[in-house]
Amino acid sequence: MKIDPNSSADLSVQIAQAIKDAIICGELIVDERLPSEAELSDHFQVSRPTVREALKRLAAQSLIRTQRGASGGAFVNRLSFEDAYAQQVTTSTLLLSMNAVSFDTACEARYALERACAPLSAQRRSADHLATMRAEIFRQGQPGLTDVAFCASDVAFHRALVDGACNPVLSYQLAGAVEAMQPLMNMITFSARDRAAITGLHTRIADAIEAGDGSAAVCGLQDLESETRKLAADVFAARAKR
Amino acid sequence: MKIDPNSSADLSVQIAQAIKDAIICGELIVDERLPSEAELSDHFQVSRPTVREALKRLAAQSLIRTQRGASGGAFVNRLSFEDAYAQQVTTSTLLLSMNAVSFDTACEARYALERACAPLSAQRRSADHLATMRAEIFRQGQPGLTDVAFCASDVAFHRALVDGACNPVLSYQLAGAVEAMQPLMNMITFSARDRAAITGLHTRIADAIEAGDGSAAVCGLQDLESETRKLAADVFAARAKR
DNA sequence: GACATTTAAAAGTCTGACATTTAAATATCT
DNA sequence: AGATATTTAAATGTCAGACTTTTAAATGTC
Repeated sequence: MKIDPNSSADLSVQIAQAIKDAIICGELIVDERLPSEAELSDHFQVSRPTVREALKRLAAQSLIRTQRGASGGAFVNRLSFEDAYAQQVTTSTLLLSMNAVSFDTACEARYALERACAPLSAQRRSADHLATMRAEIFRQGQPGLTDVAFCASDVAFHRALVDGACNPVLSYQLAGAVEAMQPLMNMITFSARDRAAITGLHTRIADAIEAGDGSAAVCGLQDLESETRKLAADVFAARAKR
Repeated sequence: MKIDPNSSADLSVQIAQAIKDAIICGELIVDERLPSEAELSDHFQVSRPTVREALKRLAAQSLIRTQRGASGGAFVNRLSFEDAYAQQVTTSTLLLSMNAVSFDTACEARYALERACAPLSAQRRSADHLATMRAEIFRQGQPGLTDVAFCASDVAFHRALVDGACNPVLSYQLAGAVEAMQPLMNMITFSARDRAAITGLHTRIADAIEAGDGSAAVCGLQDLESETRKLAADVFAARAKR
C-alpha cells in the first residue's frame, strides 16, 4: 500500500484508494484488521485526521467497519447482500430523481427485468413467497388505503415475486429497478378502478406463479406494464392540461 | 437539518445522514452549495474535523463534490449514470467475491437479465452497437489472445448488446451483473475449441440482433448460458480431481 | 473458579493553527 | 477606457497535540 506524493489528488482520496485496492485485490481479506489510525498515519506519513477522512470514505461504502476500545480498530467488512441492497436502492433512487428519467424509461427497465425473474420464480418460489404475494394483493384491496401505502404494497408484491427466483444475486440486482420506481409511482393518484385493474393483474400473476406457469406470469407482467404506462400517461396528460 | 444529541451514533454519521436526507427529500437541490465547513460545525455544534468526516462520507458516495478556493465549498452533486455505473460495478464485484457466490448463481442472474434486454436491443440497436459487437467477435477469433483479454472482449460484447436497448436505466442496472462476472470468468481457461463455440454463439446472437429477431437472440443467449455453465462445470470438476 | 477492578489501547472528538487554492476585487499600465 | 498584473479574502486541505469514551484483556480479590 503506497501513495504517490507527487499526485495532485487529495491525500485522503489517495489513501482511501490504496486501501480499497488492497481489499479488491485480496491483499486484505474479510475481517482482517487494518493497522491502527496511528500506524496508518505513520505509514503514509500524514496526520491522523487525514487518515480518518480516508477511513470514513471507506466506511461510507461499507468496505470497512470500525470498532472502538481495546483490540478495536478498522476491519475489512464482508459486504452483505443487505448492505449492497440498501446502497443499490438509494443510488438508483437518486439517479432517477436527479436525471429526469422519464417514467416510461424506468418502467420499461423495471418490467423487462422482472419478466426475466418470472420463469425462475414460477419454478422455485416457496410457499412463503406466494403467501406474501397473496397477502399484499389482499392489502391492496382494502378500502381506505392511501396511495402511498398502495404503492408500498405494490413494491412488496414485486419484491416477493423477484425473491421467489431464489437467486440472491438476482434479488440484489433488481432492488434498484423495483424500489426506485416507488417515488415515481407515488406521483400518481390511483382511482378505485385503477386499483382494481392492477390488483386483478397481480392476482393473475400470482396464479401463474402458483401454477408454475412462467410464460403466463410473463404475459401478466407484460399487461401490467402496459396498464401502468397507460395510467401514468393519463395522469401526466391530465396534469399538463390543467 | 438537525441531529439528535442523545443518540449513541457517531456524530459524523449523524451529520452525514442529516445532509443525505436533506438531499433525498429535495431540501438541497443539485448544484446547490452547502454551508461552509465552519458554518456547518457552528450549526451542528461540533468541530470542523467532525464535519469534514461527515462530508467525506458523502463525497465517497458521489453525493457531493468539493471545490477549494474562494467561492468554493461543498456542492450537491448530480449523480451521473457514469458514477452510478462505476459504483454498481465495484459493489457487485466485491459482493460476489466476498460472499462465495457460486458461478452458477451469478451466471444464471446475468443471463436472465441479459435475455430481458435482447428483444429491446433487437428493435433499437444503432449501427454503432452492432459494429461494436462484430468488432469484439472478430477480436475473440484472433490467435494469441490471452484468456483475460478474451473475457474482457466478452464483457464488451455483452455490454454493447445491453446498451443496444437504448435504455440508460437498463444499462445501469445490468452493469453489475455483466461486469462482476469477469473475475469469475477469469478463473477459467478457454481452449481453442471453447472459444470457437462461444464466438459462434456470439455470431448467432449478433445476427439475430441485426435481423431484429428478438426471440432468436434470446435463444442464442440461452444456449450461451448453457455452454458457459457446462464449461465452468468441467473446469471446476477437473480442478477438484487434481 | 467466579467476580470485581484496574489498565491500556484504540477510536472519537476538540482546539487551534498553517498551507494551498481560487475567484474576485483592486491597482497599475498602456 | 480597457487590458493586465497584483493583492486579498474565503474556503478547503493538512497538521500537531491533547482530551474523552469505549472496550477487552490483564490483574487482583473473594
